Amino acid sequence: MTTPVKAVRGTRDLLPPETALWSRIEATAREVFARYNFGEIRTPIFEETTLFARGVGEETDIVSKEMYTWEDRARAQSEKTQSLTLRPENTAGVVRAYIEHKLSETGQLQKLFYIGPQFRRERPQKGRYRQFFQIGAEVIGPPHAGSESPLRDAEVLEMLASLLEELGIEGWTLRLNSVGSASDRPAYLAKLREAIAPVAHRMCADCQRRAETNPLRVLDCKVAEDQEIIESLPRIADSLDEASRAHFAAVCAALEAARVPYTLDHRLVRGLDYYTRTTFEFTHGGLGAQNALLGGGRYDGLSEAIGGPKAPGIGFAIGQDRLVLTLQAQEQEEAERADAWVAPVGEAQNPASLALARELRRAGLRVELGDGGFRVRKSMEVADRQARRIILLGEDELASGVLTVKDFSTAVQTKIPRAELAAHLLAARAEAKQKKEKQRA
RNA sequence: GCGGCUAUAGUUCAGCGGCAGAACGCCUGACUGUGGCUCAGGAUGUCGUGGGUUCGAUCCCCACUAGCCGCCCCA
Repeated sequence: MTTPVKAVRGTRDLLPPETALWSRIEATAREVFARYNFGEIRTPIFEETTLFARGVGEETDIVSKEMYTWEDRARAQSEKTQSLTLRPENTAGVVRAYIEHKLSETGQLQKLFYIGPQFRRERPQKGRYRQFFQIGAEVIGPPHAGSESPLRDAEVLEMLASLLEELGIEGWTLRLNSVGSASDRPAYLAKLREAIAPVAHRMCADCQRRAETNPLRVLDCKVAEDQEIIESLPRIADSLDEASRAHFAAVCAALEAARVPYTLDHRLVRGLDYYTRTTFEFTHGGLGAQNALLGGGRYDGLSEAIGGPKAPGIGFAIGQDRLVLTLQAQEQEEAERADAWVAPVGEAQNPASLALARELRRAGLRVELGDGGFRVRKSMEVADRQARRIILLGEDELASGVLTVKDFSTAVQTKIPRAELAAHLLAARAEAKQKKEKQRA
């Protein structure tokens, strides 16, 4: 006996009715992005390994231990093998495309969004998968197009607040910080190392390790005993140079003018090397250890790091899997029922029933088709689970052209002439939709 | 990569060193063109995989795999 093949660890199948929620999220995101004048970009799901090594950072966890990387086979003896990697995030790919297609030559700000799978080889747990889905966007361009403006940062954050609101996500928190520019960050790191050194021995084992490898991460520690020490460490905000400080203040001022609530989190440190100045996360309780719904920031040096022109930018990535989890926890998504269930009464009515179903479907209705082999009782039972109403098509109906329609919510049975049926069902659907929206508001 | 918990029917789960169980769902009938309620019947399954202990293992032990939770990190 052969053992059945299963989806690999950390990947999963998405099935109806859950997929309806995924589609709704994507549709809402597209609508919102369109209002802010973003266009869609689709980049390959694998790239040369060096793109991520140079872009995301050799020393980050993502690159050093979480990438799916392989040596691509050489087809001819003269050809060299190439190291390729499934994308662990999408910003590096977008910036690569920006450079490759010389978008900087347009002189315009590029506003691009993407929706797609990403891959990281981590231990799966709630809200974390090895293939996961991100919805993200980037604003990038030459400095003279205004790409460095703090207004871009604030606009992106304001857009995210609107998107979450439109999706119906309740209780999110925007955490905001500035991690400094390429010029003032090294100074802060030195100061931080100096401050940690004498107290490191009183901190947890992880922090002692981080003090060496990545001192910024010490700020992220959640061990209770360490909190007092961490609070006493120097803050990034005090090490920012005049330009960075003014930039951050301008972002905050614009958010306040737009009434987007935020909290400053001077300990918000993100794990990708390319971030400069503004960094942010939208978090949500109820997601367990993975409380970040989305994260992002400014990356003024990324383009140059991977061989492109100076092209400052800001972007974010939304964890679509986590959005789904949050919305599912908020509301039990009701499985969508078909508008009508066409029930042939007797197998002789099967062909005519297909014709009727086609008629209704072409009118835009969601229709399920039964089988004349079912007894009417069985058709009723099945239809009640799958559709809002049943349409009986037997000898009588076929002869008279007047169909029997039974609505399951009211148990009322009516006779409707075939010519009026589609219009009648469409009207009923519009009414139901209106009622539902009213209830929501 | 590290630690903890878990794995039995389609689903949620109980169980016990000696016949494999419940609820819900599913199928059939009572009811030949009328569902939801009811009643009567029925089918569920290599008890995650492999090994060990034992007269005998779904149960005890070991390994593996997968899931969940936490750590690390991140979306």
